[in-house]
Amino acid sequence: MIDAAATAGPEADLPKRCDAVRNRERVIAAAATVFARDGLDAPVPEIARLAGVGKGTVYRNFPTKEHLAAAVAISRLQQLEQRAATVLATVDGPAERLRMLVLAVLEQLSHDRAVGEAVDVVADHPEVLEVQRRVSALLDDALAGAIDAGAVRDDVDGGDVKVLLTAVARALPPLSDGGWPGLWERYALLVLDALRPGGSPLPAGFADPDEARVATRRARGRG
Amino acid sequence: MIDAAATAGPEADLPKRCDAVRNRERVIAAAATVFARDGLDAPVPEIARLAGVGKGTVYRNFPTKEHLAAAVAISRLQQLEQRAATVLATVDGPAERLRMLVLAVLEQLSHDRAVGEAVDVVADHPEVLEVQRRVSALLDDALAGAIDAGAVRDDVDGGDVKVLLTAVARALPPLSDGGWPGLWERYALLVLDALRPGGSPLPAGFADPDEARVATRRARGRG
Amino acid sequence: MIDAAATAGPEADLPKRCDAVRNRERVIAAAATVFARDGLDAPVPEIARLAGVGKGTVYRNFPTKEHLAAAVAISRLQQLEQRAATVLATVDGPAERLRMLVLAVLEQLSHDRAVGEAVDVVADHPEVLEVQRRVSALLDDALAGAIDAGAVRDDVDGGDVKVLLTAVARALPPLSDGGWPGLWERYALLVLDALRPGGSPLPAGFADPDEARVATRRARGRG
Amino acid sequence: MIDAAATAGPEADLPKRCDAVRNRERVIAAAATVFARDGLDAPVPEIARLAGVGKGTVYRNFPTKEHLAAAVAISRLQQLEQRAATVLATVDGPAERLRMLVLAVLEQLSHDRAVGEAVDVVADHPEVLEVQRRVSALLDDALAGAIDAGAVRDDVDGGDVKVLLTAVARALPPLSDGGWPGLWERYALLVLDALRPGGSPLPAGFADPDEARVATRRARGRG
DNA sequence: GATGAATGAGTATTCATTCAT
DNA sequence: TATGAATGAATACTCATTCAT
Repeated sequence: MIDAAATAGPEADLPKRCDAVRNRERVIAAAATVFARDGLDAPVPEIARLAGVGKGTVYRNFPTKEHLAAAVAISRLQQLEQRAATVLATVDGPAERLRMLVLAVLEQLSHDRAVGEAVDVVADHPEVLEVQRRVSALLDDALAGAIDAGAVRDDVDGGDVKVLLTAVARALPPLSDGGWPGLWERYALLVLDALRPGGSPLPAGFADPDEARVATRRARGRG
Repeated sequence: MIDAAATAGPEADLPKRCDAVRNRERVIAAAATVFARDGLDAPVPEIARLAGVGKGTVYRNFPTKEHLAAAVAISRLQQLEQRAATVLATVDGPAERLRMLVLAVLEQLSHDRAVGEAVDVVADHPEVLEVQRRVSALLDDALAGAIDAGAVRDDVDGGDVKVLLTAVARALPPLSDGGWPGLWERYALLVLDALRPGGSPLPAGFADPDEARVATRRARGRG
Repeated sequence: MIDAAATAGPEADLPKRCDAVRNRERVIAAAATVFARDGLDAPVPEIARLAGVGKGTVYRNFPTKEHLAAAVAISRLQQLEQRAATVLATVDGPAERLRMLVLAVLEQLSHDRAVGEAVDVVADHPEVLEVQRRVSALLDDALAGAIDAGAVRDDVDGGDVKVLLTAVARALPPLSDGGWPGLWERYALLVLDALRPGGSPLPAGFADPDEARVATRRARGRG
Repeated sequence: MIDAAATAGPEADLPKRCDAVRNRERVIAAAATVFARDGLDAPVPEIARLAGVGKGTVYRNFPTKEHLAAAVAISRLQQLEQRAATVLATVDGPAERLRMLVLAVLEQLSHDRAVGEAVDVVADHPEVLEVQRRVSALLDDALAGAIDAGAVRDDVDGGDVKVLLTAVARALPPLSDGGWPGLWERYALLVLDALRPGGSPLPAGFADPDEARVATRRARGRG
């Protein structure tokens, strides 16, 4: 369980200490890197070292490791949201919008392999939920547009796409580490091809997309 | 309740060995359960407890926890191989064979969520590699048949299917834990639909299916 | 909060491993010494070192430091009970029984300065409460006899004597550390003299002797 | 709300010093409160917060936490001295003077539970020693008067009374925390009754009252 | 062979103290 | 001068692994 207020920093009302703000960012960035590389079990001192600060500074900014994970998740999800919004604002045509969105999301996730695990652990965090919801909404919209245009089968929903994309993102090596760019595109396109109209009749999935997250977490013994 | 071992069988003159073998199996089964439930970080004593043996017995049979993970991986992969072979021996028609194989594999993996993680950690183990290769071969065969029959696009290979199936398997809740059977089928069918002919042109994937595994492991800092 | 069952040892049903039992005793003895010398804040490794065992052995026997404190408290209170019982079984005459009991208790407490603090911290522990109650009962009996015989004022109760004795025990240096034996006797006698008949009229104390303990703990922010 | 400091007073040309002095007093007051409530282990930031200043200000005024404890001890002992002096200046009759003094001291200590612990830790501090000596002198005088008047046994000294009073003060809940006023009076009167003439012959105590303090500290490993 | 007791390295977290702003 | 950010030593507790019984 996480106290949401803590993610705003220790003294949210003071704009001073601009180097402190920089340290906070540095810690989040370092944590994102280390979590992506070694998983959430990575020791805090390793993160502190990479951030170039002392262990104490990490704990000043994030009362527990879980809070740090939440901050990482939020940071990356916000960037994902921004990127997705940019795509949607830029690209025309329902099918193409979905296509570019899926490619962008998967490429982004290839750099942010920490997000999946981090989100799992801190999924109760209200701010995490909120930004997840916003990202999901963008995806839902793009998908609905493509379905209405007849470019995508009408028996799938945003939750399906989310499951497929996050599943693939977790299973493949990250672009940032000598990954093979074409690889991500390949699987993004395969996911899109799965959505083509005329597929097999599907048994019911999750009624509510959030159900997937909840069920998965419970199954992992973290609920 | 009768203890079957007490009735003299063909190995009656090797009672020690008989116990030992049973213990080994028990430990593997317990480890599979615990790993699936709590992940590979689950403490060894928990496994020993579930197996009904002492910690020492676990370490007698498996010098390290990693060896135990390897044994679990091998055991589950063998069962997967057997199941896949049965499907292939039973079902007729190239498209139907692939379809039933994918459904069977995904259903099996839904019970063996430990396998993915365990295989990652012990992928260097020669016996693990060997049985992986045999399972892959079965999948490759079925896929090749379907491609030849024109039921599946010809720009995918067994590695792609493996990536998609293991990705989905890791992302969904297990059937063994109140999971939703239709859910697994749903995503198995979506994967199959991705393989339909006529999809987008794909950028190159891994030349060698094993490359995927190696790259993924390296990226995770375990290579 | 403490789980009472844990104080019985990890596997209370197995009488074997007699050296393990010895280790357990050693740890309790070392903890009593270190707690008495450095307070309950003494680090666990220090206790382990004095006991000649590893840190892990301490934690095997006592899941938390608090459990260890409880074990120490119980151990010393049991010895106190035994000693008090011996005095009562040996000495004749109501006044003399009380006198010898007070002297014995205070001398015992002079060796067990850990008890006071430890009891405070683990006072919720049922076994601690039980043995405290038994010791209190012995004191109550001796006091009642002395009051009936007219040797002690009738407006005091066992709780008063307990408060005075533990207060003095905490305030003076221990006999076991170059303490001055006469010192303890001096204050024991002063306490007894406070109990002489004919003193000042007293305002009400605690109705229930246990109230003193509860109020004191609450005041210390531990309740 | 008007800031009193802003209105020019006699020290109007030393506004900085004025603030500093006020901060110093605030910190001492906050420390006294926090130490009394949570013990000397209370974190410095908590004290700073209650004082409404930054941690840095605490450390500017008191180089270490121990110095702060000394300042608290001195402050409270000074108040104790003042109060004792007032009693002695007000009350007539040797027995009554001692009686009122003991009651006043114990009541005062009930509010200042930090003093006992703090004095232990900083007893080497010359100013602490000095004010302790002054308080002791007041007590010695009152006691000597009562002894001379035959109201108190002649085999006790001020050190005995000090030991008994501080022992009781540490053992009982503070008046300031919903404590029971009668309780303190009860034990003050019991201590006074212990001093009645005609008690048991006492073995030697400490020759010098300070010996008690030194021996106690040594025994606690702080000397 | 089987057991579980012992060990100690590893990790999260707290807090006194220093120092840049 | 006042502030609070940064630091790192210290401590409780976990768990893989070894070894006496």
